[in-house]
Amino acid sequence: MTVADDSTAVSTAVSTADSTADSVAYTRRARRGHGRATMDDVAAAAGVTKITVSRYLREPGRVSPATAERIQSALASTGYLPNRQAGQLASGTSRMVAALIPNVGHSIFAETIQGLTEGLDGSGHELLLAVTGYSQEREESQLRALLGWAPAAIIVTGRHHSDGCLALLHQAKAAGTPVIEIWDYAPQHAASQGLAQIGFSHEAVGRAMAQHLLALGHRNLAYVDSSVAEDFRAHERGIAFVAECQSAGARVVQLKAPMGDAFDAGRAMLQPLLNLNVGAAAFANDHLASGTLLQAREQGVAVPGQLALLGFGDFPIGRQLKPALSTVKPPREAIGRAAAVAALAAIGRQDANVASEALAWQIIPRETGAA
Amino acid sequence: MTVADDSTAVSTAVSTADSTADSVAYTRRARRGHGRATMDDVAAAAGVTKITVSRYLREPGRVSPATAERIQSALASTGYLPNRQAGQLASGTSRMVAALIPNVGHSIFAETIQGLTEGLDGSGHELLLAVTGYSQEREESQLRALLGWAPAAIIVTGRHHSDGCLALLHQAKAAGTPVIEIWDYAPQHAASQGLAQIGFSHEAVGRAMAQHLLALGHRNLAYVDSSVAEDFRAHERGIAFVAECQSAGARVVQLKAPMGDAFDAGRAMLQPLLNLNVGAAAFANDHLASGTLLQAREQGVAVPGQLALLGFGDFPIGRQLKPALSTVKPPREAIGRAAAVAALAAIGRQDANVASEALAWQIIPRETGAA
DNA sequence: TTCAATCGTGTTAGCGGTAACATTAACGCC
DNA sequence: GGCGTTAATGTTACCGCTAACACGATTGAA
Repeated sequence: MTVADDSTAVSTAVSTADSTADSVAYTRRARRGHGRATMDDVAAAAGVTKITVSRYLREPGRVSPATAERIQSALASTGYLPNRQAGQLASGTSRMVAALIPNVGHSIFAETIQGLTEGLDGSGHELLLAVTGYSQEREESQLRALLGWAPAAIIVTGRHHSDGCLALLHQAKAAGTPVIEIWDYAPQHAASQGLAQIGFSHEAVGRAMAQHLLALGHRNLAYVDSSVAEDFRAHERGIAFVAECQSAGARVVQLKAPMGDAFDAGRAMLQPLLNLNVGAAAFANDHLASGTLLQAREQGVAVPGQLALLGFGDFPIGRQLKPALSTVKPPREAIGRAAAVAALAAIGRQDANVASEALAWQIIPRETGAA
Repeated sequence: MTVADDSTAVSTAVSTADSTADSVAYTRRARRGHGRATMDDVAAAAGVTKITVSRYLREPGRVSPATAERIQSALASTGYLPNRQAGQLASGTSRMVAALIPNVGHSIFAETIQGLTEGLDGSGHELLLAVTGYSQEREESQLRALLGWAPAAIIVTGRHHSDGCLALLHQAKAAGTPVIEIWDYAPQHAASQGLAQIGFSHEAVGRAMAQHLLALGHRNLAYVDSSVAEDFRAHERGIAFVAECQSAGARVVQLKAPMGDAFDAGRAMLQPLLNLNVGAAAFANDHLASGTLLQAREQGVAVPGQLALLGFGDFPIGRQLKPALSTVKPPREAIGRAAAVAALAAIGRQDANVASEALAWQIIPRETGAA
């Protein structure tokens, strides 16, 4: 079904003054540019030159009150909208923050984006968003494209990037653009390469998850990893989980969930876990854990009696299930907000250095963990 | 830890000739701009002028193979990244698509964003995202900010906007920028004002939801609306739902869920529904419906025997619950993808007309609807 | 052979702003 | 009254790129 939309053109008040006298002599070429009012139009309407308008817009206090008033009304009557490209080209600074996120369909990052937009709100900076689809290859090409906009700051997810991507990031940083890695915190780690990080240590979380289950008395443990190959953070939690279990002398296995819908993948993991005699399982995320929990209930497997579960992410659903899912609550939105704040603070400072920040997460023991 | 990146500055082959004689006379001012390689640097390295480089980048076929090769290697050796602001300022066209979305934390729109980014992928266009927080006021100010970037296309959510916002949208459209309203489809409706729409009719969905429940034999119906004041689409479905029930001679009430977590809000609605003797309830979204469903199970209320439920959104959780939630599946991601495709098709065409598209939704009868 | 068409590349003049410096008038101070 | 300051605004020269036009060298048809 196709409907042609009628064009209700709102003829936007042609700039009242001049625009005829000398433009007649203009022969060389056809007019370029869009039809919108420019700063020159505003200036003409206010009886000043454009630099004064430019000053008024950036630092209103720098022009005399009388001029300010005339510019003000000229702005209104012309419906002027500043051209950011021109301004940024001239000043060499952009008011755009580029963010590279693995996935937005997933609520975990959606809230981070929400935090980012809220943190940027009112700062005059816009968010330029690219979704990498958990692919380093795409990340690099997207980053390259975003850099063409000369963003004022760059926010990437995690500390694992392709070599080319890292080179670009360091180049940007060296050129004075703040670069922030979010959702991770491992400043000492080689992979971080000296970029600022705002997030938390997934290794610490993985260990804490193990400790939590161990403290509850479990001795037959498992980590159910995500099937997303480039979800490095989930893998890292798994590695730490396994290491911690082993160093505590407990039995531990690592499994990988199948691809596809996370709930279904979680459901599919129940049988393998039972077959392996696992008594307590930690998961890469709450959706996987919820799937296993739902399947367990339907098969009459006692949770946590026969199988204890610990998720990650604190997704809303976890609280609603019976028994309620024990999980880890990461600072989803706080990461976005903190990154925005840190980026804004660093923008404009001559050094592009941003301080790394470790944000707090917490284990939320609900009902599926108790031994 | 800071790793200084080796400045592979590829001392950009100082244009072999001159560049000394008169550049010495240059005294006037300090150098501006960032340190990055410009098109002139590439051109110098390739032994051509920058316009040839510009042509090569945009239409590689237009330069001779020999030149192409030299430019190619000059690009590589200089690490050139085009400056989009400059390019767009010069050409008057931007390669940025602006999207205004109510909320990204909510999976419903997150998938639309995913669709948008995927649809834009490879087109050379970037996504400029703003989140309105379901506020018309914010929408207008965000739109104003985004327009400063002279986006190549504008995508807004829904057909309800403030007057100022509508004026800006029409102004943009008149200036040749495609404008698309997504998640809605009511081209005849006054509020749409002749802008292209890509979505579906919420009125039709509301009616269909009522018909579905009526066909199952329910006569005591309710619509549980969202507490988000500016979720016009949920309200519209509710109005149509109520109207359809009334015209069928059934009893129907409209309720509004409390604010806060949607699951909890849904849980809180169970008692009011029971008190009102409602036999079948339709909800603004699946999270609300899931909340009611979970609460019903915990209180021993038979679903659908005593209370039938019909959600909206087809969120993953609905399939997992027992009984599985009947719902309406909207084209969440398809909307984003179709909007991207339509925008790209319209960009560059002289007329900014985009054809409206009605995308398919469907009722997914699962277990909570049966009478 | 000749002239138009085409190809490949260069020259010029901007796009719409801002930085740096210049200018003018009003002011303060000895 | 002369002179340095400051305030308010203007002038010039760009930012890095592309549109429009120019121009020489081929090419091809007449």
